[in-house]
Amino acid sequence: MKPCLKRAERKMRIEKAQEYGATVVFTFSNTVTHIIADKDIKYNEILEFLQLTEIPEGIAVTNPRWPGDCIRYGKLVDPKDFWYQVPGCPTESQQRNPLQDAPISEPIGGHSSLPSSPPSSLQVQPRPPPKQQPETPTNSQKDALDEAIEECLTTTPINIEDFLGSSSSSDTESSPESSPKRRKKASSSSSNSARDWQSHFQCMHKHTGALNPENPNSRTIQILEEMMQIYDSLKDQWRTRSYRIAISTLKSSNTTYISTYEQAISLPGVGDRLAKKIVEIVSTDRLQRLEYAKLDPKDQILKLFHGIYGVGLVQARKFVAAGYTTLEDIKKNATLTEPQRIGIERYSDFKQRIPREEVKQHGDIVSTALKTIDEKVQSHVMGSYRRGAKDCGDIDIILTKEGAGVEELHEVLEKLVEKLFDRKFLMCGLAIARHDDGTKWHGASRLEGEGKPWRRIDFLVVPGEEIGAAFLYFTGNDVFNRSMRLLASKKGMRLNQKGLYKDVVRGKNREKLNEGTLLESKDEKKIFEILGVPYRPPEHRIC
DNA sequence: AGGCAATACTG
DNA sequence: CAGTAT
DNA sequence: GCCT
Repeated sequence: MKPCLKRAERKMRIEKAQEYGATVVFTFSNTVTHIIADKDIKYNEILEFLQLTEIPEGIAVTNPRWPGDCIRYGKLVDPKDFWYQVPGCPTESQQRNPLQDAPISEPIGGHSSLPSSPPSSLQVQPRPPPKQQPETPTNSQKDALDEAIEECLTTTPINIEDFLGSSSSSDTESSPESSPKRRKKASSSSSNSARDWQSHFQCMHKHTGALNPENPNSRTIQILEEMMQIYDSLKDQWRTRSYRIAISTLKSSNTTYISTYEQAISLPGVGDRLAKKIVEIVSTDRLQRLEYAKLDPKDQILKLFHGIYGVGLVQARKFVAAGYTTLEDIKKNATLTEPQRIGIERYSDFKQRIPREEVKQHGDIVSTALKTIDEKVQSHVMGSYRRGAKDCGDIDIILTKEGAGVEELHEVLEKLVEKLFDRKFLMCGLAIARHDDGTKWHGASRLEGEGKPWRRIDFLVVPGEEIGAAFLYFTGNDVFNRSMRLLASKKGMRLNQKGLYKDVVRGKNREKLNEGTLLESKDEKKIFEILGVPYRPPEHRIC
């Protein structure tokens, strides 16, 4: 539609389409198979422009997201999916309108003509042609193009503005920042902001990890969790973090059904994109990105590879780029570190969950061996075991002794490891302290018997004085820990596995400039106290 | 635009 | 040091 | 992903 080449972005799109084998024509003929309309062009305008009364059978009319998705997913995605529909498109076979179940309360723009009813309500309002996209003057075309495609992909198809009666917003399909309605954050917190600014930290609230089917948002939560799973498996830690936070607030607001954009975006941790996703889930009962992500074979392989101990996102991507598709491929052809080699060898073992009872057995074996080395050294099983989990991903064991320092305990650790290897309990080491003051040992252990799976086991050396901080750290869960640490740093303190420190001087970006002075390290509860966090037993530290 | 926890081990 | 793990 |  209206292929004016002076818009660099559109030109790039056209070129990209051609690159992928499309034939682009500027005049309508019977060779046309798809009509791609700019985002803010309405169906009737297309008819007008083409001087047709209806689009012939078999010709797809889509918005620019469609070619973008095709490239993205490496196949021709269904142009009839509602994401790709042009506003005002005749809803032939009951094309669900994304917002029909989610009436927007009080549109901002003042107009209230929602396209929730059939297209008749969508009168063509002759609009000015799309505004010029202020092109970024820098960068090569390729970069700008990639950005444009990315934008197209990430811009949610439900253009709220269209539905709110955009007065004339200068929005184009790029620039997600142009979201006109910024949060009302500041206004809501005038009097009580000082008091509850810290209540946003997850460590302030009790969680048990139990899901609440009563929550009216359970379906939304379920889908968002799946999406988070995918980002997590792709090691996209920041997106994962955002999803986790958003899901968490959704869980806590278990009295209201969040169904509109306005409702959603007013929640802390829910921004423009997640709000749109929530609306999408509520109105369509699914999430398109999720469905494609589930299918994308590249992601599947990436997930497979990054599941290997010692293989992170970077390595996994390299393996995929190298064309490997199976663990066998990698084992044979790739250059691996020793831990990675073991990681592949024991891939299925390490993926298995460990029953709580077995964790205990491993702990007992360690504990028993320890007694023959030094009576006074204690071992404690930490991690999800301490949180009461029915099964665990690995086994975390703290070695400590009243009054002992790292060096003394490190010696004990070495003896212990040797002894346990002799007993055929330990099967391999994966990451072992280099120095005498090393504090951790990662490896694998196995119960008696050939068929038993190898288990990931970690030993952690903890001086007697630091036992409280260490307990806190190694009990987790990770989210809880990060939350506690973030809170500490916002209060001018620093929390790590050794203790809680004050007077930490931080430069810009919260960069740590000095160590600070120790406040507490031996008593777990006191650390909670000093931070002003209500104490929570391990089983309530699941965020 | 840049942070989002903080630290230890590998190669 | 970058990458990985906790 | 969101927030400052």
